[in-house]
Amino acid sequence: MDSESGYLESHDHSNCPAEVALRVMQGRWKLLIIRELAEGVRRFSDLQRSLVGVSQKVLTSQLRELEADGVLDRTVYPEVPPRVEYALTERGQALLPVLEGLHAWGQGLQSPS
Amino acid sequence: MDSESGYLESHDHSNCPAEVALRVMQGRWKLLIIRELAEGVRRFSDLQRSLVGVSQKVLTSQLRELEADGVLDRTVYPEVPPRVEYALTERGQALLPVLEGLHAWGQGLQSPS
DNA sequence: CTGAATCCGACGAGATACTG
DNA sequence: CAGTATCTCGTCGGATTCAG
Repeated sequence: MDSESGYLESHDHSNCPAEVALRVMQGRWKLLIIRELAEGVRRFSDLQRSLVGVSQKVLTSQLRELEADGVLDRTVYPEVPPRVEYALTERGQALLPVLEGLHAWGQGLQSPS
Repeated sequence: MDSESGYLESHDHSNCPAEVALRVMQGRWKLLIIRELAEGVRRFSDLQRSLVGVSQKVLTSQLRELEADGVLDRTVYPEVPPRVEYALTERGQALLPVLEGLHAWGQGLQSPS
């Protein structure tokens, strides 16, 4: 298996894992969602309060997409009133170091004169 | 707790460096452009041949955006016929390890079952 | 409280034609 | 060869309304 320099090796256009990974995080609020969940479990209303300006529809859809991508877990407690909790999965936690890398690189973008 | 992890610390919604970094790479062809340039200098026509399906307009605009973001350099040789070469900048090279991280994480997405 | 359904505007990207 | 100029279309995010 040649899995050393994976990025440069796989010359498959539409399905490069790096592109897939990018798509997972693309979305106006996904990074913020992940950052919130990195600090612990959150309820839907918690997220909506933290992510100032997000609408329910968009928050819901981005949460569903992240769930489908295995980044977070959605737990429904059948109570009244309903309670739903979101938490990062193992895979979601594995994403955090990658985001640190992005963050570090992004900082270098602003500095120069 | 820890003040070393930059990503979790900066609670600025619209300007998180990680978001900025993501935006730089977002675009249907940008990752592929970077991958091509990672292997060496390329001319416009080289890129268009490698990135099967891209139109001139889109390729041009994505190249211009990457240039504006300091990822690549554009060198025009005033000849006839015209010749333009694109190459990664230092900053662009610094992006490669980050993409490796994305690539590695992205591979974990497909494996299940 | 959580979320579905609908309508809308903005933007990215493709197709095509034209130019120095 | 390496672009620019239009046009179109699909998708995404936002606002609002309704529902379990």
